[in-house]
Amino acid sequence: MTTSRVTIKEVAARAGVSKGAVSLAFNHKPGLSEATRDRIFRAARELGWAPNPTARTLAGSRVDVVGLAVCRPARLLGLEPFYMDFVSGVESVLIERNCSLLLRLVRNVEEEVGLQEAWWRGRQIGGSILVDFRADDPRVAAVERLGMPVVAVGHPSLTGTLTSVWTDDATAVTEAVRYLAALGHRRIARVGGAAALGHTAMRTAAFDEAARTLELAGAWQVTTDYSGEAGARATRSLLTAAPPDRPTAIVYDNDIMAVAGLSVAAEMGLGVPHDVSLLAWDDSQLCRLTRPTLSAMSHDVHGFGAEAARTLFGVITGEGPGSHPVPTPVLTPRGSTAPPGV
Amino acid sequence: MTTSRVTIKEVAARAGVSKGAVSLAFNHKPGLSEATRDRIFRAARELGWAPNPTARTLAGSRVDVVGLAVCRPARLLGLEPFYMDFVSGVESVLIERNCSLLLRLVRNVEEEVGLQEAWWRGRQIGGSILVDFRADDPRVAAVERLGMPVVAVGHPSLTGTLTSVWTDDATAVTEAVRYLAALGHRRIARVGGAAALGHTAMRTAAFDEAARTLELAGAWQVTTDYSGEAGARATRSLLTAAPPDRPTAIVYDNDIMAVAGLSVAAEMGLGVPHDVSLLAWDDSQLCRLTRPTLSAMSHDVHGFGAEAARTLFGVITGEGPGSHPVPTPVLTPRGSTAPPGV
DNA sequence: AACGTTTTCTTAACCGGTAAAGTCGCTATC
DNA sequence: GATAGCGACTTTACCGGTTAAGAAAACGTT
Repeated sequence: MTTSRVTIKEVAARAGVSKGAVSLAFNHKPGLSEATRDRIFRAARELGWAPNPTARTLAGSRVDVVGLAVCRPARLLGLEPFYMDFVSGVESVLIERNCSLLLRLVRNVEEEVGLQEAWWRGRQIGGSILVDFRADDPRVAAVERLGMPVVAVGHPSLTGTLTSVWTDDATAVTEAVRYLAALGHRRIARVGGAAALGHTAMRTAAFDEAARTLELAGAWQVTTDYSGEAGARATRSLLTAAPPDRPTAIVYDNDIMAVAGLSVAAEMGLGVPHDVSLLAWDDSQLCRLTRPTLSAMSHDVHGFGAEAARTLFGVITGEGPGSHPVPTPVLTPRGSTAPPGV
Repeated sequence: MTTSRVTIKEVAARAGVSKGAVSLAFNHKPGLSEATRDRIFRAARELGWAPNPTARTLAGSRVDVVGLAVCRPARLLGLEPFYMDFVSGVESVLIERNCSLLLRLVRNVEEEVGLQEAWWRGRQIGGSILVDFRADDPRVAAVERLGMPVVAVGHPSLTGTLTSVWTDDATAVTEAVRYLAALGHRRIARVGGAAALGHTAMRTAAFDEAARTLELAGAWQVTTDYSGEAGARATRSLLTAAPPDRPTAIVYDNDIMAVAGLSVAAEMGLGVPHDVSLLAWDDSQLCRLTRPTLSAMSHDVHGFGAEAARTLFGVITGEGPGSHPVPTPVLTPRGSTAPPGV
């Protein structure tokens, strides 16, 4: 037996008022005496009623759902600690506003554009969090055309006029390279993430720049799909060269690839950090669980997600466009980095 | 400029019919000639119209959103490969039915009960996927009372009359212990997951049973919170005993703790698998990225999620209650298990 | 030609709220 | 003492669909 659906009408009847009055009370609008307001709330409590969000949405008031479409092959997502952590940060602020997250995995940006449009026009969401920006991202124009509130997680140079939340990847990469150079490394490699992603390009550029500035003797960069397998492959190929042509330090674009790299070094009989230094990115728990522990560029991903959500609410409530940097990842030295061995 | 909202009325006007007719066409209901049907679809296509799900929901037809509330501390979720992988499996089947996933992190079961009830009564979702069952789970009664379609991810003994999707944890644990025993281990420990969870209890019982049946010389079990830190702590405490009182093999309830255990063994100067064998659970990519690689009880988590979603659709479309086992995790031997050293 | 059936479509009443406009009694004002 | 103003509600018209009941045209029957 289904619990009989209780509607605004019953509440109104029980409180002895019209449903309009109940609506006023529940939206904290003026025009009701304290006495009737109380009677209404009491009646609602007694009947266990709460306004139906679907009806509310249809009637044109606020929507309490925010969208998040993620575009990465499903199987890769599973391992990336980043997303779940990010999502949990988002959730932490949605919760306090009684909002929910509509999550969807998409295959490509075009599909995402269609989805966001459908969500918005169907009033399914009040706004959206956009992630994984690429150069000339079609979402920027689409979202502007729709006039839909969004927060873009990505560097302002990629997100156009959209309100953005971002980390300063360029500075972080530079710091990473400087640190390794300061330890004495002259031949440094970087195993990057997906080439199509805007922040990957920015990191790549920053790495090149830093390599030039510091006049490194060798600098290599490759891009991957973020998977452990790809990280292992890349590492293997970097480390097979004979010593003078081989990097003495490698920076990775996420944790998983760094862990994979660690394992490849071991498999090749190279000591970490003696023969090669390894530096991870993001810094999840994982970095503290390996032998040696992984030095990393640390990042409060959870806080990043929370900030994105907070900013989205700002946009929804009419705040003008803005750019919200979150703290730059900081270097956390652990056991996988040291001066190059002799 | 917002794209002008196009509604059913405009489509009807353009096709020269009433909105009722448009509705019939889009719901593939009888009562329309092929000719008008075509005219309607053409008009809709030309205007780029699709029925508004919110209005549809309110008018009492099906809801194309399914709910998933996850009850684990946010920060732990980030690392657990399990959830994201599971979610991506769920998504893979939602996508082909044009459905979305409403995701919510909750602090405890009571909060979840309230949430599911609100979702259901507010017609926010068409059904829900329930995870992390515990003994006498209050959700069973709540959901039955509501008459809400759900699929319970958990052993039938925990999920009452609800349709369930589950893996045979008891058999898997038994197989794990048997395997280690077959290798010659007589002192085996298990680092379990959260004690409150039903499947943890089942694994614990199965482990005890297996230890008795095989007449092991030593059997230890501890429960944790699934985090790497907890796994490290547990491992450390197990391995500090002097050799005769120390396990020669440890089974973990997830990957992360096994990785942590591997690192602790190294830190204590113990060789894996020579001094101690380690066996992980779930088997994400992670197990292939360590040195030595981790033997594990492998599990198609992505497929598990997909099966859960498929089953939920079955329930929504009126299939009676049922019990859907998915394949039992199978042993995948790698480098972390071997006969006990001398 | 009259009549019961179908087929094809239209009407109108919801679904559960919101919000603009209207009603009514009461006090303040000149 | 007529009028304006205000507070406290009620009415009513949507929002964008679905669906049961009604109506008009087409069709087969005798």
